[in-house]
Amino acid sequence: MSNSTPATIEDVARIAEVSIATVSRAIHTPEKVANSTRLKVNQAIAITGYTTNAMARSLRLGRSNMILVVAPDIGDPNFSNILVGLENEARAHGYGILIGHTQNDAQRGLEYLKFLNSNQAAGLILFTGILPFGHQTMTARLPPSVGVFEPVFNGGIPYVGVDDVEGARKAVDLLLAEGHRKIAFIGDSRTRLAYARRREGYDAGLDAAGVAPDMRIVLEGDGTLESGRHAVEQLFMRDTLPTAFMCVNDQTAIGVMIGLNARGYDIPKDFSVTGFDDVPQAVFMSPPLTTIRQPRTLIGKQAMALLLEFLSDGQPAETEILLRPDLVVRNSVGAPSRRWTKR
Amino acid sequence: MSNSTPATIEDVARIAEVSIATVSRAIHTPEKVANSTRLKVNQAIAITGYTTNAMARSLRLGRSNMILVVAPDIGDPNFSNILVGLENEARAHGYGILIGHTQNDAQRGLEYLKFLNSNQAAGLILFTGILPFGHQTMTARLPPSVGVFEPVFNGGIPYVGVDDVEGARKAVDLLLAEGHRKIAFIGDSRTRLAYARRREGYDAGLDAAGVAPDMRIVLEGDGTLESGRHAVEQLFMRDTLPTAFMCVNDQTAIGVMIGLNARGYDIPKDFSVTGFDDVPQAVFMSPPLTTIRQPRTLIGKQAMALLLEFLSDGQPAETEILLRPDLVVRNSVGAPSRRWTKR
DNA sequence: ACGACGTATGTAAAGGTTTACATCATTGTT
DNA sequence: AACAATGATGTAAACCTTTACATACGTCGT
Repeated sequence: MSNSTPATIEDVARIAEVSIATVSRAIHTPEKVANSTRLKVNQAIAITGYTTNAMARSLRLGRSNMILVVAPDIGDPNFSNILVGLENEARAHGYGILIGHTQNDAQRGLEYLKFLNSNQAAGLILFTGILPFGHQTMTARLPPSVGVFEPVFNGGIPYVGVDDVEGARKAVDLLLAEGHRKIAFIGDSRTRLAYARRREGYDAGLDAAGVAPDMRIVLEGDGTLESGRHAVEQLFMRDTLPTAFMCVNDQTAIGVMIGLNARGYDIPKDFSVTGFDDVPQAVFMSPPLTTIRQPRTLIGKQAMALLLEFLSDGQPAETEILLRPDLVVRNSVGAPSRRWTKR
Repeated sequence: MSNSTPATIEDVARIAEVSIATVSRAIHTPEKVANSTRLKVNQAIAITGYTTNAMARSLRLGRSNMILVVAPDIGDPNFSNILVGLENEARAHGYGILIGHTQNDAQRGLEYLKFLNSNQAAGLILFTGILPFGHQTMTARLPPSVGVFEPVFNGGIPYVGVDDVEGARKAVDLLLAEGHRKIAFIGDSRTRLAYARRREGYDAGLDAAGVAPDMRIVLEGDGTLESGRHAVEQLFMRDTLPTAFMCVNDQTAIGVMIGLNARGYDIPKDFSVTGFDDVPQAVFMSPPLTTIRQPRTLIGKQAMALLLEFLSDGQPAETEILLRPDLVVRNSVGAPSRRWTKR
């Protein structure tokens, strides 16, 4: 029973007194085998503790039961929750997930490409807007893939994410409703396409409210905490102060809050701040950050479901799945301070 | 070149005008093949874009190049940083990592056991103190395994983590040095063995300072934010107030801070608080939490290194690797408040 | 009573690799 | 000059499955 070498299909066949073909059928297409033999086979399986050797199976079938998940940074707080959704869905369908992080290094990406080429992964989930495999990517050979968060640049790859422009719109609308008119946007148009879309939402909201955009208060960052802090400094130095900071993501918003605190200002009395993502830290800020929530676990689940469909049908069922982002109101937004509006 | 089916070793052999055996040798044991032929083979590989089919290789070799990492919760903030260390080290040695989370559900654990039995993973990294495979675990058949954070209950499995008693000792010593004598311990003796060790450090520190332990202020929690909050309520209700709260982990400490804030107290003026782990949120608390840092990425790296050695040598090089935990002083600790010490 | 058909099972090939063993050529030793 | 030893390469088996095809048997219709 607890043999040194694991039982093979042949051991089962011998004990059940049938051929190995019958054993295989009893497992995968039970309706094709007589009840009596199926019973014998099942008993033999129980006795031997047989599990099919996934390697042999994948070799024969020409496809594995692994999905490769590639993200730029595993440590990203956004990442882990998505992963939960991905993993649950995969496991429920008998797939395992293989993870890799590129740290935006094409060399690294290339190493993961090997997993694909060597048939170890049947599908690919991408967290980056651009294919992480450098120039020599032979897109033709990529297995069924699904992007998460944002469209994948190289085209043809379906993706599931949140409706970024709608989310941004919700944030800007809240700010407008509170009476803000000078709303800074601390953005990042380079790193992620999703961020560009948030900018669209900002523009659209301002436009709909009839507020003229002021380019002096839309700043370019890189989505990091540090860039939020830096943006605050710039604004103070140039003396073009907004009454509210709409940030492209929570990291940036946290940076802004830290910068504002460092200068002795109170949020939301002196300035309002909004984020995007609802990272776990958002609720622990003081004041707790008002932001836009991404249904992360759900995104993961849907992305994996889409990929698995793709895998079995050979065709993606959808080319884009956009989930609804929710506004989560906490305490970082208030009415504009008189201090700045009176000019 | 960008053929529909990937190139096999046979394609390479044909182009290089050698046998497949020679190709295989040229790749894995280049010293056994003549320089001239090695060159031909390498050219052929370049032409075809050949990559070894990992399935076939694993099948033949009877072992895969995947390491299964099982954690109770992938979403745990502690987890992702460890993962970075694990992944880097694995990749550097040509291994991939396969992840699973059990959510403390034995049924789930069992599903991952299948990966092991079906030869898909050559080794196992465990984040839990108990084997997550329920009762029917045939320990005999487990592949080389390494625990992370704390010893694995079932014995025989080496582990790498932080010296928990030393870490706790650093926290309690800081508190004692500040003048605290009534130091509460909000613990958790059930979930993780590591937590029990932190308690040991607390006891030892008190003992070394000649402070008599007071069982009325050591409380049992479960390591969650909620349990920290609850502990505060209990202490206030029983009217057995400490001057400082030493918490078994940061989550608990955050709960304590929230509870104290809710009652209108100031940290560290009225009460001091310490945590353990240095989760990413710790620095964003107000005041920033004084805590004990775990070198997470390093732990991951070392754990994977240990496992890979184990894999190649057949024997674990060490049975336990304990890393040094660092005290990180921020602003949640001060001198004991007169308010409580004067009785 | 015989052929046609359906059902249950077995046989054997294929999937891509690694490696023990066999073969062959070349060099060195006596 | 004959032979041993060394080095390079080829042949073929093995790893474990899945499945197309072949076979055997029983049943049904006429």
